[in-house]
Amino acid sequence: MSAAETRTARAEATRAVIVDTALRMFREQGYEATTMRAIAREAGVATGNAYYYFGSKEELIQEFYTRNHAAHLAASRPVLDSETDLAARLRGVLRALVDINVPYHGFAAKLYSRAAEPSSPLSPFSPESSPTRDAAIALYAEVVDGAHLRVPAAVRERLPELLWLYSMGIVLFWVYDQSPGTERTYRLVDSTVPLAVRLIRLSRLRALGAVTRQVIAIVDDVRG
Amino acid sequence: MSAAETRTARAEATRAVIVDTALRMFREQGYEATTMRAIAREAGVATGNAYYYFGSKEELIQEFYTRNHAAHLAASRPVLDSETDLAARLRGVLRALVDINVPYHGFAAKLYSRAAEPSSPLSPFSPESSPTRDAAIALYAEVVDGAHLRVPAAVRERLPELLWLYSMGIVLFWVYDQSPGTERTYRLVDSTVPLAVRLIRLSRLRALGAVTRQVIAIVDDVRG
DNA sequence: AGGCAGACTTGAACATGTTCAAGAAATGCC
DNA sequence: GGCATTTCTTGAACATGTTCAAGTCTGCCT
Repeated sequence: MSAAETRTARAEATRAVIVDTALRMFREQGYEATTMRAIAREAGVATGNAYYYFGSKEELIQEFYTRNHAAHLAASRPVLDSETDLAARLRGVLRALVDINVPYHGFAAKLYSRAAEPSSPLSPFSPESSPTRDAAIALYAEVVDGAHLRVPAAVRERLPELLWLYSMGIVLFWVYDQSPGTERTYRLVDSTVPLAVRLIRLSRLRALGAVTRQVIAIVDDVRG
Repeated sequence: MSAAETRTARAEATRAVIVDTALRMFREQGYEATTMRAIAREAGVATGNAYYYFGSKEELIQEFYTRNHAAHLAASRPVLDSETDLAARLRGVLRALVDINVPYHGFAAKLYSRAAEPSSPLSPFSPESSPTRDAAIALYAEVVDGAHLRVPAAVRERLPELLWLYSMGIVLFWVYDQSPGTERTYRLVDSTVPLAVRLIRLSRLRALGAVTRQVIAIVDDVRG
């Protein structure tokens, strides 16, 4: 129904205005300094109305994650479409991840620290984050699939998830990185990617079969 | 002055009562469910009085860390005094770390997630945490020093800090570990310690000198 | 048209972390 | 002992996240 659609569209617009306002204010003034009252006021709605669309202030962050991942995906496209070397692909995707986050450094830190709580829906391991997480892992699957790489199937299978975990480590470092332009994080990416790729390639060696199997066993145990 | 001491002692006692009450209530009911008003009431002081001793609710957590480290130190003593094998020492100290934390699993998660925020004084990298951090690193220095281990000086120097970082990773995993008795974390310790020690020992090999130097360069860059 | 159901909106009310001006208690000094 | 200073102690007041009962609007049905 066009009428129903109009109606829904209106509400959808209100929702969008609230998100836009909130994320802009978070970026400009920080997470804590931005009150729900201020968000509602600037968005032109009543305080309580924001709670009709978002169960809590934290839920607004989930929205940030979603947009963030979309931006990461877009920023990764060029390198994924042009490079075939694993190191180059991985490096490009990780640098893209930092790139799109840089404008949010400082306030992103607060957001991500909220995500550190295991019981929080914002946790990257929570069921609520499952779609975003799966999408992110799929991105690293593409990193691997588009590269020329000869490794045991057991390794290849687990690689996307491992690389995603690796990217989480980079983000964790980035959160703490106070260097100008977070250049240290960029250097960390540049210096660890070759090591990681070398390590992955080593899994081909017969002599290291025992170690490889051991590592895989640990990974599987950890995944539960 | 006995009078002055009495006075100070009284205040010190009040402070202690507040901490004890707070930590007990945190353990019994969780961090969020425990209000400052409730803590003050049970401790027998006015709400505002708690703020005379602790600038914020979070500051009470710092106290938890301090006690926690003391407990870790005590729990590590036996293995440090009896074992000389690096793997055994490291394993013992890491298991001790999990041991003493286990009773607090669930509420410790909230505490540690607060610590994830870089600007927070609770962050393990913050100036405020410096004493606790240094003490913890000193513990891992003892782990290394008491073991028979032949590795390059450059590696040995950086080992305590690296092992501390490793222990932080274990704690991070533990926080997310929902297995009964957090047995998965114990398994992670048992399975990764031999790998870590093997890796450390590999640094002796001439053939890996280039890699070792590269890793050390990264570590130094990261430390800033 | 009248009115009904559901989707949306509102602003006051509530709980909790935190601050603060005022007061009480203890200490030091004569 | 009496006064000035410092060290606590108090409870009300404030800001903010969140809830909720009540109201408004929209589209649909008869």
